[in-house]
Amino acid sequence: MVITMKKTTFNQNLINWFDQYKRDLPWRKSNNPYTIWVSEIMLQQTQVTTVIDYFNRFMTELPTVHDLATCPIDYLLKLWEGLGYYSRARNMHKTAKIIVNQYNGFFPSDYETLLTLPGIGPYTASALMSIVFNKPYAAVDGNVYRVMARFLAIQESIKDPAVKKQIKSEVIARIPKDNPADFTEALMELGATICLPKQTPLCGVCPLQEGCAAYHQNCQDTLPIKQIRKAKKEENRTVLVFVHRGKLAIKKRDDVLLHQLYGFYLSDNPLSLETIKSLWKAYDIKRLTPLSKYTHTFTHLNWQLTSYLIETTLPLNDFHYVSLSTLESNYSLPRAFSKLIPHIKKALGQKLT
DNA sequence: GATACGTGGAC
DNA sequence: TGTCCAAGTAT
Repeated sequence: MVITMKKTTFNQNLINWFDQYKRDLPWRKSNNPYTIWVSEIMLQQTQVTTVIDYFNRFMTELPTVHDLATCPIDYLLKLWEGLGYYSRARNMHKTAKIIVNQYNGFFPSDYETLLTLPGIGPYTASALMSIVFNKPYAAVDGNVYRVMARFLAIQESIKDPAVKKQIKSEVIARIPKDNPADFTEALMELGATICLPKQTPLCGVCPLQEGCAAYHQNCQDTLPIKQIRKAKKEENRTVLVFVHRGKLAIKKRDDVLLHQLYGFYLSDNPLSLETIKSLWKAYDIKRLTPLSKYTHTFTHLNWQLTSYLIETTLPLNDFHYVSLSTLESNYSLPRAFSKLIPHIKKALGQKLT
């Protein structure tokens, strides 16, 4: 038996469900391009629950594209601290400047121009076209790949370019001309709240159940098909927190990874205690305290970190010395380093300025 | 077309 | 605890 659901039934059921059950999210109070753009960038590869507080703070501090374009990059990265994928923030800064300087502060309303902006790819350009400008563009994100792979019972990997193309065209074929905006949000909302990844999807309350091929074949738990991930690269490194007159030595990172964020001294290879003592002998090490061994996991690699606190008589040349409170309030410190702060407080106690 | 790019939630 | 996952983009 072949299961079919009319395309008009698909989008009517979907949008009716969305009208009734959509979550009350802060960016849904507005439909201006800046608000939607900020939310879309923050939501890339990031869960809604994580984004909400960042989004609210961001919109309070930088309410317009002009505020973003003119804010210092360090301040922007501080607002982004802990969200990850920091190139998103750096690209937003570039795009805000382009919009203010080249487009009179107005977002372009055509897909091709949106695509030229830093940090805006096919998904985000389509999301803006449909959600903001109500045009029939298919914003295909991870949710949509999963929903459509199940609805159509696609047994090939969703990483396959041919499958991606198929899903996109199946979505386009279902966009209602009168309401692309709600359709786009509804399809993603269904993936986020009903057609769940990993856990068994909530087929009993799904508005698309009667037309869902995976449901009728009872293969919803095995779809979508994904390929196995490669093992992460392992890196052993040493973190040294240099202290001088109660202040901590930090440096703005030049590396691509965690670029332009601040960090403590980080070696490329593990350092022995003997090596440490000899390399920084000239600064007169008064005290060397083991802080902790810890792991920091990125998407593509693992850092196995060994950390020490080093109090010196003389300050290191290449570093910027700040108090812990200044560090926490004014500098963007990624989690790989901020995990150490409780250990630093414990080791230094009253010596902190 | 693979790979790099962060982090925290959930099971 | 380890593993997968989350509204992707750039190169």
